[in-house]
Amino acid sequence: MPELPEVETIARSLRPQLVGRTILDSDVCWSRTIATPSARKFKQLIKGQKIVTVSRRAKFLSVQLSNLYLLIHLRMSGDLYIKEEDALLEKHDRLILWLSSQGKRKQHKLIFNDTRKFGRVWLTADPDEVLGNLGPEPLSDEFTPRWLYESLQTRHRQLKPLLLDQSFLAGLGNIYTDESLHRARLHPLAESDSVSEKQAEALWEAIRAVLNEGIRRNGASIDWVYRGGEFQNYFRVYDRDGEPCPVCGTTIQKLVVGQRGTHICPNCQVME
DNA sequence: CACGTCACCTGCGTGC
DNA sequence: TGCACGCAGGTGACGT
Repeated sequence: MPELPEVETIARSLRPQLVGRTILDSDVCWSRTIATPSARKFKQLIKGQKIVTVSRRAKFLSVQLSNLYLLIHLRMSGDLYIKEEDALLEKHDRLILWLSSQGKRKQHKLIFNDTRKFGRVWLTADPDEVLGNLGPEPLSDEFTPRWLYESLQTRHRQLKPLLLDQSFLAGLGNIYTDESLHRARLHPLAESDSVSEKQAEALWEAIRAVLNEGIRRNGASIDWVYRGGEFQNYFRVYDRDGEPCPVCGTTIQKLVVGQRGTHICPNCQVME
């Protein structure tokens, strides 16, 4: 479910509730959720760690602890929320972190719920071991029109799979890639080194605008997974095949690119 | 290096 | 109603 704006939304909502708390204990309900170390070691290491900061890198939630980092990737169906300590265990809860109480507030727990079990959690002293191969953050100053143009030129790849490649650019997923390409009027199958400087600039602008709008609307919520975001009501192409393009009225088409459902306006997004 | 395919999982909508 | 099938916001390991 989560791409950059969804993870950013989660990071922002969890931060004030987590920073300053101590992790008293943990329950690993599905052991493969813990990517590293072993579930046993994880339980042992995380106990007593204090939460220092909560941030996001690409689609990872990064929780800085006393002397370790807790990294969480929600993959397709993961979600994180805080409940009171006596809340009942839900069907797809995979990991529970018991939190110290703060002032008069009741004791709480952080729950990692993940229907499809693709999500993973890492506990490591060196976050670069997990995050080291990621490309730039699209909302950072590192990501410039110039960088994008030059990086597109030095590869020969189809635009959509390239934008989904987290080592190229970190944070876009299927929704925001389709929305960005439509906004930039670029075809998902266009070759990266065929993109002009002007088109690269349009793509840069589109990526930033689409991600910022996603964050402003608290992400997108679709299917049975609901997190309260609104961006799903503003998709221009994603999941809108058969409906009119908001720009020109042409019927949106769905195709498959690199095994991923891909939505385009065949009038706005033409291959040169 | 770039691309295709499969694997990892569960649940939902569709059509027969 | 039951059931098979296709599909889903992601990524990694393969093989060509």
